Amino acid sequence: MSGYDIKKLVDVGLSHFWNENYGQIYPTLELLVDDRLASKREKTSVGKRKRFVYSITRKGERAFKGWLREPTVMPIVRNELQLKFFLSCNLPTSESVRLVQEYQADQRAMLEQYQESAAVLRRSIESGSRPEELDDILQVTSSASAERSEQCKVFYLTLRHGILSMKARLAWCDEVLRSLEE
Amino acid sequence: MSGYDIKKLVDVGLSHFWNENYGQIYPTLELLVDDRLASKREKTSVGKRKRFVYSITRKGERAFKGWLREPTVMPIVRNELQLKFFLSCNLPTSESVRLVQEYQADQRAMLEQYQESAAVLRRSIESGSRPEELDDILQVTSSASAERSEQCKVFYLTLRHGILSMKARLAWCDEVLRSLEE
DNA sequence: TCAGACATGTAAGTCGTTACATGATTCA
DNA sequence: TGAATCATGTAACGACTTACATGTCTGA
Repeated sequence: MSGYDIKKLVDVGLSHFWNENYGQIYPTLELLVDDRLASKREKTSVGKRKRFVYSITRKGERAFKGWLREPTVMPIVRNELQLKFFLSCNLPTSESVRLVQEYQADQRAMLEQYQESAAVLRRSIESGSRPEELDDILQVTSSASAERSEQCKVFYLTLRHGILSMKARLAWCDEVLRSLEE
Repeated sequence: MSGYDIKKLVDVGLSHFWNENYGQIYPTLELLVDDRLASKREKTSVGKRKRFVYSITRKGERAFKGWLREPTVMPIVRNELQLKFFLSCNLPTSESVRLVQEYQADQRAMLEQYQESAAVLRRSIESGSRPEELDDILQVTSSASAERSEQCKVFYLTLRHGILSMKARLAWCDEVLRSLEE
């Protein structure tokens, strides 16, 4: 893929659990090339702009698999809403309620969005096809039919993580609002 | 509170949604003093070490309330496990299974821990008291009886957020493992 | 007496974001 | 023709972590 493709993949497909920006992507790709973990080549189709696509090397594949097997660090995730909620404990309860209600509204909006995407994906998994929107961003990884359906499923399953998490947060909002009402 | 107290409060009480380190705390406290948002004074009890405690000023309180009412930004939370899971889609399924099982084990261990803390807190809320462990870290914020019980409840509710989130992640693990079994 | 907790801080380095700079191509 | 998108990159800044430096007090 190219740096631009990676950015798009992350923004469109992985935005519920990852982000990247060009300031990280392009320099990192160069570092990968320096370490011979990836190779770079110009791939400019006729009538197209200049593009550089990167491919993983044999050495890169080994490193990638090594990384996959390394213990996954779960950094402490900072949740500003939780911090505000905790610190609002000496203020009038109405402040805490307002905070939670805003959080609730945000999560509801996100949940709706994700559920729509999930519905699209579920339909395409059942019909065995892959929606065009995904072709644009997933085409690069592989093209065998069995693998394509597998990718679609993994895509769907990562979305499910986001959906279940947001439902949990909404359940928390309900619990808190009930608890604060007295 | 002192810088050391703040660090302890965050480590002991807020670790499921926040972290801070001395490299941030001490310089930031100085900045707050520079801006007259907090005041610093030495408070060395007899036979105790040198300590500097910081108090919020009137100006600081205004700024704090302003911050509470500012829209809460929800930064995209990077979840390395999700990233690995997504990227494992072209490898044998056993790789994905292993990843999810490790995640599952981690979340289960954390959940158990949090549920224990929550049980302690629930008991002390019901009995109207506050456990001694919390006195150490919460004593500074206020001491009126009604407020103490309120603090305890807020503490408990932030823990509930962690518990519900982890249960959601475990539900996701179950869903994925079932889905991968075929 | 010695480990561990108390207590305050600094320096170096890494990571990540934002803004900027550049220029081609497509499509209305 | 002009806005949007494609496409690649750099520079500056800010956030965050890690390691270090220093010294006191408590309790086994």
